[in-house]
Amino acid sequence: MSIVDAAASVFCRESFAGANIDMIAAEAGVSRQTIYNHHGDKEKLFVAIVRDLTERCNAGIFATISTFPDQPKDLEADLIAFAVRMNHNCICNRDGKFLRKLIQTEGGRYPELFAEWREEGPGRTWPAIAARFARLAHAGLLDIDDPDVAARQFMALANAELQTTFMLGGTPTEDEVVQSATNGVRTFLRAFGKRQPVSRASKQRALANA
Amino acid sequence: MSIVDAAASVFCRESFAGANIDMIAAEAGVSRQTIYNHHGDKEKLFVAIVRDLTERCNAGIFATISTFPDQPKDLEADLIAFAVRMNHNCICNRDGKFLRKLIQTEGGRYPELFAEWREEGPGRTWPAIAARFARLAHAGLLDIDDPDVAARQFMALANAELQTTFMLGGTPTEDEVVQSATNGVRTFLRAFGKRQPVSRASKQRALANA
DNA sequence: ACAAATTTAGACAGGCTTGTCTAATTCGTC
DNA sequence: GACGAATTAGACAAGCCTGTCTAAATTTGT
Repeated sequence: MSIVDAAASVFCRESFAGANIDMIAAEAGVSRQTIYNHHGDKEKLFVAIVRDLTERCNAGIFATISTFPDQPKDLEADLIAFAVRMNHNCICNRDGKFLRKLIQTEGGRYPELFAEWREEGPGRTWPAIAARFARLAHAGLLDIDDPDVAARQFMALANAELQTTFMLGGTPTEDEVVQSATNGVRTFLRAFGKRQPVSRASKQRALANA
Repeated sequence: MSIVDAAASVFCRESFAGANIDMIAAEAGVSRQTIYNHHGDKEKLFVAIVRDLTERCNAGIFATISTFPDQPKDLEADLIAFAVRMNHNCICNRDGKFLRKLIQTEGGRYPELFAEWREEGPGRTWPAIAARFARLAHAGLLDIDDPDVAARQFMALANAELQTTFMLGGTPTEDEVVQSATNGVRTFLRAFGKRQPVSRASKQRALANA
């Protein structure tokens, strides 16, 4: 394991103050001195790790956004699959878990570093997701007023049932991810799905049933 | 400030490993020895704080749940107000912020302690909220299949726009809380609101417009 | 006002961590 | 095989923190 990977792992497990260089060296399989040679000191190492994780996570998020179903065959199934991909590639994978933990744990201690993350990360990914939903709405497949709001609500719904697990730093099972995404997307479509344009025939039926 | 309050504040700001007893003593306005007299050692102090926060947060959550609009006059407005109260009294207040931070930061180090929290906290509060939504559904005001899912989605939607702020440990402004709750509840009601029982007259109008 | 209990400041040993240094070893490359 | 660069183990000083101890000061109850 590389120094950066080992450091990410140890900083996440022990927090910045609780981590020590010897643990990282042992986990990376190098000597303590090598770490000082490469990264200067503990704080510089920490910053390097956050930058590295931010970059890799962003790459993963954009890659996954590019698989958004712009021409869905089955809107519900395609959005569920997209939500599950987001989970796997961006939230539950190693980098995602580590970056989230570091932000939560050390966010207060490095305001400018994490402000940078906020701009490069959420500041660029949310609009990208919103743009995809806006496109679906424009194509007449969804009924959305504010695509930014819809994007945030989509992700919130898709992960609604995983919150407690995330809080404790756990990883949900595949089943839990799919379940949460399915329930979330169904609710999302109940709210934003286009009512099927009502045919004359179905209107006749509705009247007859009244 | 009491020892427990000061300790909660310092442990949250510095993490368990980064906190030291002198900081806590200074912030509490007592001598270091007094802390050792009362709480034994650093770890016992930490456990005492988590127990204390868990208890107080649970009390706050149940108190707020008891203000759930069982007989709403204006369903949308009443649910928005409820969501805002949840935010104020349980999530954004001092205890809520502190407990959340400690769970996220130290959850991995005290599995049994936080398992206890999970049972007493989410394990009891989610069903309580779900029961309220089930009651609204039973009264014919909402169209809900699974009240447990609906309860989690309700809270997820109400806080959908505050996630990034929470991640970094920040506190959203009053406006942001109301905005997120409003958007969240509107979406929730688009998904689960009862379509108004269609009167004969409005059916006539619908047919005429076709 | 007095006695008991609590709190305080400060010193202290022991342990751990950071970051540096050195001398020996290994590695990559020619 | 030989040479320069990188890596290693280990020792090391300096600093910090925990948890204990003591003797003085303060508070409390009566």
